[in-house]
Amino acid sequence: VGEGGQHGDGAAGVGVAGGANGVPYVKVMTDEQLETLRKQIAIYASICEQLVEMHKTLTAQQDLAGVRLGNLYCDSLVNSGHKITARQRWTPTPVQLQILERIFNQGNGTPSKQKIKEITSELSQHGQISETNVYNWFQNRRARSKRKQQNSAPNNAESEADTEVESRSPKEEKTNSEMFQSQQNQAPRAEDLCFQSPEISSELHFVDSQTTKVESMFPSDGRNE
Amino acid sequence: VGEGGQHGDGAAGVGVAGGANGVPYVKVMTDEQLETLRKQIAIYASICEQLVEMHKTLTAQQDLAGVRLGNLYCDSLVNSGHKITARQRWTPTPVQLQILERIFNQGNGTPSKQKIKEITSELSQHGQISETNVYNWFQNRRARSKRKQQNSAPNNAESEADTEVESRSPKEEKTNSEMFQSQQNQAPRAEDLCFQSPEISSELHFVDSQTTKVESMFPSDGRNE
DNA sequence: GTATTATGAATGAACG
DNA sequence: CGTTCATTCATAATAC
Repeated sequence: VGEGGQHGDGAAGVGVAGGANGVPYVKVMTDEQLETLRKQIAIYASICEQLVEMHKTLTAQQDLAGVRLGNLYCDSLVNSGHKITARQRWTPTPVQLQILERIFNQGNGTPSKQKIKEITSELSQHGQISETNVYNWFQNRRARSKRKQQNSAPNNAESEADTEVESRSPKEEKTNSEMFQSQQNQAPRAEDLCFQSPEISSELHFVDSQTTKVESMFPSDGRNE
Repeated sequence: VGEGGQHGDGAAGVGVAGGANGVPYVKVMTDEQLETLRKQIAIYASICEQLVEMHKTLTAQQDLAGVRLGNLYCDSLVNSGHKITARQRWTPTPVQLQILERIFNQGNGTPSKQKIKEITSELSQHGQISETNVYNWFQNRRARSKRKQQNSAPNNAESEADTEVESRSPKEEKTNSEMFQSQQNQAPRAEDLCFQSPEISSELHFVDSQTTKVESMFPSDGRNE
């Protein structure tokens, strides 16, 4: 568990996730298993999406009798599905962040795997973490620094406060804006499923009540109010 | 379909899934969350089934003038059904991914140049792809698996939570995720869901059975060969 | 509550 | 083949 997966839970701190709320939920799957499940769902979402699209195409051409897809409303049974997909990605604690920054500034040449292990061990003393987290952190950190350099160097590196303003990638001419990349729904996301069919409405209603209260059973809210 | 309600295990089914081996896996969700996930999958299966039925009904009514649902743009809409933001990086469609996974698990992982060509040809039916893409994919896939193996095999003893006391052989990373995926490629194959094959229902049923007894496919013992 | 930003994670491609 | 880079995606954090 860990590497290939993500947000390596490390099996530690079982109850820490929701502990603040007094809801230390237990773990019934490994992160890998969870991810796999998630992927399965994504595949089904994709399939459903395709089916829906084709149906719409069909119904658009001729108002076929019997089945009408016209009144599709995006209530979406999986509207709250994102809760299911809720993956608590690792968030470094301030202490961990400081240590990471320090190491990064030290000999940030190549965080070899051995180094990663050491760092992970050290950071484990300050909170939940896994080697994958450390590895990713360094990768991201490096990439970000590099990007900043490229962003300010080629054009004008002066008063231009290019915090994250996309100017121009020196190698690609069609590179889009990076700030535009924020949310671009293109992947088969379950949330995008929008359709309604009388035949399946019963099924949907069945879960509707279930999914509606999913939120309440996921104490993943960071802030308590 | 659309059931998945027989999850009587409740919170008690925490570690029992792994059998009497002694809780070989960690837990990342509560039983309620797991149940909800199961239901989500069941719903998707149900929806797919319903849609397929509807589609068959439609196609049965008339031969459909312009829309031929044989095998054409089933996957295209997922991938290209979006922006002109032509991505320079190849992104496998779900269909392609499934095929690749299947081939990878088949054992044909041997990167034969000839094999690559064949695979590329097959995948070309489901979207733009090149031999390089296939080659890279297999390389990455292999490296990734190996990395996972390296990470999970040597050190399985975690600090606080249940430790890895499974009798699993550390030689192969045939963990749950792997076996999971091998099962995956049997079920949600978008390519098969092109609304002409009655087998789809059975395919979906597969999931149903799976979801109702998720615990049986989670045991880490699985099949490591 | 919604929109935006920051950043952890995933992955195709490239480097050695 | 193994490792690293670059890009993209998803989500926690945050601003509005």
